[in-house]
Amino acid sequence: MKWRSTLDSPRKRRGAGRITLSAVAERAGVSAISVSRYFNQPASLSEVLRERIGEAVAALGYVPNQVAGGLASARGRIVGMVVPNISGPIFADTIQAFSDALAAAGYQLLLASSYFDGEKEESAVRAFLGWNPAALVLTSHFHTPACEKLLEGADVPLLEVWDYQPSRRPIQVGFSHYQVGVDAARYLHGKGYRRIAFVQNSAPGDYSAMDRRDGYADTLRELGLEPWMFVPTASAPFEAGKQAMEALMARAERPDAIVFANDNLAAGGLLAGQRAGLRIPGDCAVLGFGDYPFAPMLLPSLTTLKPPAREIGEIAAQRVLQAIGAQPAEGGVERLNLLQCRVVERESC
Amino acid sequence: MKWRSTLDSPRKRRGAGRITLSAVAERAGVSAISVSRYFNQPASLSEVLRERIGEAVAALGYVPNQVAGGLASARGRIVGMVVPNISGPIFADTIQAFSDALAAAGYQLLLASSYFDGEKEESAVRAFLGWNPAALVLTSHFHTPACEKLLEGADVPLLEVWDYQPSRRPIQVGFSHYQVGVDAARYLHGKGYRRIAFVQNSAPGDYSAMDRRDGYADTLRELGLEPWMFVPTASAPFEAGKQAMEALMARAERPDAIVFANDNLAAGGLLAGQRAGLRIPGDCAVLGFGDYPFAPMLLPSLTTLKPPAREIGEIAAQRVLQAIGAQPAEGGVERLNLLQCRVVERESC
DNA sequence: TTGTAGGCGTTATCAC
DNA sequence: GTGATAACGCCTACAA
Repeated sequence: MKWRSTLDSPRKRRGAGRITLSAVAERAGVSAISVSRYFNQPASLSEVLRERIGEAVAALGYVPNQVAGGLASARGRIVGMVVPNISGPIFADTIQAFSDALAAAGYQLLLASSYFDGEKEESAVRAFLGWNPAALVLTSHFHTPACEKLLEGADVPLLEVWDYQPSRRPIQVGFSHYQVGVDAARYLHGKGYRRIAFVQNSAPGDYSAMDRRDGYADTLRELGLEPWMFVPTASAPFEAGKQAMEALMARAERPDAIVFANDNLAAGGLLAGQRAGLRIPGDCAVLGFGDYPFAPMLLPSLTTLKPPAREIGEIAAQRVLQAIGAQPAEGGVERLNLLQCRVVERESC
Repeated sequence: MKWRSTLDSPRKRRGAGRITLSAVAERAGVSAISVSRYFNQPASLSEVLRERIGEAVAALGYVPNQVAGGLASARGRIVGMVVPNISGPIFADTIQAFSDALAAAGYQLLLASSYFDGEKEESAVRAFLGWNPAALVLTSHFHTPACEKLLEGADVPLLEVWDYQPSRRPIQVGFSHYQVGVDAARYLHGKGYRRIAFVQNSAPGDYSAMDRRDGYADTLRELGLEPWMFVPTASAPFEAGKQAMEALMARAERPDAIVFANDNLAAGGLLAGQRAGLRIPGDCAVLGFGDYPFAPMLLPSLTTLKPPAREIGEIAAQRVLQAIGAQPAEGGVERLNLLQCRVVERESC
């Protein structure tokens, strides 16, 4: 039995005992700063040194300490992102694309969810700021006053994505939900439908869905038609969709097309229609929003408006990298990035 | 016009000019270490100091610098996690639950995706290690040799989730895919089905799906039945599922039940069956795996085996917190955590 | 192209 | 209970 605890390597309480820059430098017979340059500006080193250092790094299995580096340089290679949720179908593609683009540039993603709760967002932002992030990305423009103050004082590049409020200061990457409502109404009108209903989201706090509704309503009036709103009471979206479809089709005057605030509602509606023996789109057309993964698998498959989720993530990453100078940006960083949703035509319309 | 750039606050190039611990200390009339204790061991401070410091913190809007703290204490409040992908339906719930539990304990999640690629995983692990993470979580047990070496040398608590290899060193949180295959076969057999086919995943590298297949095959033989495998060639899972259903039902001897390697395949199969006018489950029952969000929305709704995704995330977070001492663990940290999938009965079986 | 000196903001250690 | 001092590991600034 070895007396590890007392004899060999007293194991300093601090500094985890990991291999340091100096250890590599010593082994390579160079100064510490040269090893630093090996990682940060390899071009400024002679071939000879680069090779010697490379060997030492490999032999020792050295991994640069980003924490120490971040402290010394006052800028870390971390980007924080707050989304309402990770597991839903909405933001997942954006997170994925964003994360991949960052990783490719050597930056890491710090992720947190807010569940549409300002307090949660604020505490995530506070936690992120402690890590000296290179940039912060938020998914709404509504923040608590304390959060706004934090962000203002932080001097960190800030993006707001999945939303588009050109009047706000931060870089915007998103689309207009109002325009989505307009597009939905025009699309159905163009297809010949005239009694077009809109089923709202029963979940509270979904302000974006209300923007879509407003776009729908205004456009219908413009077209000389009467907007027709239905607000389900069921809280589960799938149930709410069923409820809406049943209620609307039970009326004397039925709609000939229904816009649902999102695909979950639409799926519920579709299924209720199916079970009731309705022909869709013959008796009533159905249009969703989101292009959730199940949309093509429904019967009939769901026509829906697809938000540019992946694109948002990609462009956001680009803007972040430009804002921190990790990527060139001729003419400065584009502050307003308005993207478009597009109709994915399937069978339900 | 003010001469900001030249006169006031020359703005040091380093140290981002943020409010520091000492600034708070000065304002509160105490030493820096007391402010540090205010955040880390508030119990060791007198009521008076705590109040004074609290005021100063609020007034200055001070946010502790985790980077500096991490360097000084050699342990950061960050946990790294590598998943094959973020946007798929599989890991999202795990990430969500894991992230939430960590955040509640004051830890942050650093996330990266590997796309089932060992090299990508390795580079993510290397990047994470640079941040001195409190723990690392990986979603498979297959790592590159270099990655294994990194992990070994790192002295960081390591978990492997969504997989269960009791013989391996790291903490395991997952379930047995083989057992899933067994359960699927037994479930269908118990329902009276006797000609049970299994449709494999056409995507390469999905070793877990092969484990499920083996469990199915062994169990069928045990029951005195002949295993019956089908391997689609189409690469898109939805198409592959269609292809499998069409091919199997075109045979003289049809299966009376089909196990699909996952819900995407099953959805494709279901839809192909529908369009062909098949009664499901009358003519052929369908069983999936994954309980993807669309499973209840299909027609007929899909009976499937639901993996404990959320539970994996929760337990993983618990084990992480226990391993780093942020949460008590009587009798040490449970190294083996074997969870169960369960059948979600719907209409397709 | 390479090296030296000093500090980034915090916490561990030890003394009072 | 409170404070002074010395790291933590690296990078900026400047010099050679």
